[in-house]
Amino acid sequence: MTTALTMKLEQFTRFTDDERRRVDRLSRYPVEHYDPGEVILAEGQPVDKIHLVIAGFATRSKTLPNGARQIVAFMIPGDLCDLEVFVLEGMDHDIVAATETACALIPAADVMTLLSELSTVTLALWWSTMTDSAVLRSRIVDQGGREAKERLAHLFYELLIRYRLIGQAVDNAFPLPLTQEGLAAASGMTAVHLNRTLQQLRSDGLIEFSRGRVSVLNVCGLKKAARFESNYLHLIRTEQTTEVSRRAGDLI
Amino acid sequence: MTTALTMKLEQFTRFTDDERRRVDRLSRYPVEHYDPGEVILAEGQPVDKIHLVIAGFATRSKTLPNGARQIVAFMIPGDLCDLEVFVLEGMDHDIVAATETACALIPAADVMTLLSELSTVTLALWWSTMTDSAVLRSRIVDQGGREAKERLAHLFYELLIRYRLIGQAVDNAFPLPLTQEGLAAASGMTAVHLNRTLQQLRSDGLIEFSRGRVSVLNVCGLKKAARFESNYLHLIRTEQTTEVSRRAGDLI
DNA sequence: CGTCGGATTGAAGATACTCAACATGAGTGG
DNA sequence: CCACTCATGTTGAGTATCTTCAATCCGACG
Repeated sequence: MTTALTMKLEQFTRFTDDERRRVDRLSRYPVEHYDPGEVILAEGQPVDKIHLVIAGFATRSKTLPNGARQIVAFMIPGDLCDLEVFVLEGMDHDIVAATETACALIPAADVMTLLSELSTVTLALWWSTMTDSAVLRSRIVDQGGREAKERLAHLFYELLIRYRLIGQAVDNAFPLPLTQEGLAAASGMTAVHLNRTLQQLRSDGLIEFSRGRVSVLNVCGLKKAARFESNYLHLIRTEQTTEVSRRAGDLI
Repeated sequence: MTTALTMKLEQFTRFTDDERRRVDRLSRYPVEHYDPGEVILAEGQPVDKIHLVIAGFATRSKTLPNGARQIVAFMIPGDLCDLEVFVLEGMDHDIVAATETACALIPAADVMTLLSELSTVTLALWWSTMTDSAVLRSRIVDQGGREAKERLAHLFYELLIRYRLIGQAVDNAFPLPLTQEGLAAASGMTAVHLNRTLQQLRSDGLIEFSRGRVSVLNVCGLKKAARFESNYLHLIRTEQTTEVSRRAGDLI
């Protein structure tokens, strides 16, 4: 079966059978399981094995001197936690499991080998890091220039797209296993204010959010509320537009 | 003479003479000059030549549907504008010259050749993109979890370090050729509020800012006001710690 | 001297935060 | 099966931060 990582990377390029097999194989390395709240990688920790999320949901977060935590990004299946290991000394932030999470642990050397042998994969991984950066930029724009409701809507909409692209958004619903406190840490507001903002989105009939799952009730309305522009996700590549847009549906 | 790009990359690795020569040569490609306010690269624009900032100051910015602009990052000499060209179809944001700016235009193919021939350079460039991502994450933390004064102080402090590392921060002063409106767009607040925040930093005796230049009057105080933690810049590498820390001084 | 962009100030109002109380609901142990 | 606990979610009231709008000031420059 096709792994989430392969599905993600094939948005950028079409692999040969051999390439696909080798990328898929990355998900079959020894798997480590983490409980909710467990730290997968701690700030400052040097890493020798690459962590590939197989199942579950994790967050990249930084802890401020005053103890407050800010979630910087979400990690879902198919995401690599620590590609930076090749060049940086250690993590500059934490990666924490939000729900039961499984990671394949790939020796850095093996990734290195793969990269040096298959330049298509190298490019695809590069594409992946570049789009990650684009998502980060987009989040800066969100937090700098948009107000709470818009910001939250944007966050939901982006996750909806990401889940669809790995084939895991059935009926416009997807996992988001965070408490309201966690969501607040991700969207840069207090839990109280998040709660109120959430209620607005609910009463607008845009979403449902309970027990770690989001249901988007009005896709088009949510997109509008988010003032969403999809170009930053770099989803449309000429050759396989059809395949991607089929999965993304009417979202982008 | 050593170019800014080389100085920057040598924070990560020590080049051989040959490598240094080849990296330095990148700055000698045909140079394009841009006036203040001129768009170097527009959103949506496909790119075939890599833009390397030789002199001046430019901004990465996104324009929101409502017309508001949000500055996402600063580009100073030694920075590459559009490495993404290798993998992405086009820019997802604008790059705009803030002051007179000169960019060397390097054919993508030439960079490609360099990368394939000198793996040290590949790694160094990878390090550069990874630290750029780290800076983006840090900005998200800033805007999500810190208030105006802290945020602004952080921004100044980070620029001070970056300028020191390319040897262009004399007397703790450096160029920041933006109007208060521009600074506001960068720090995610209104011009009015930026003005007031700036006045606080001034009256605290931490900085001066006028006519596009920042002078840091109290480095230590600024660092404290910013609650600055340097690890995200990934400056300390074992082998040449001395050289980097000499340039960074007591900052990190 | 007049003009113009940028900087500064004031005042009113919106957005978001703090603190504190209370509600709910899923366990857990009696 | 109920009472208790604990984490999470919800609500209210008061406050702080930040925005908006509009007026004024300043300095560079023709």
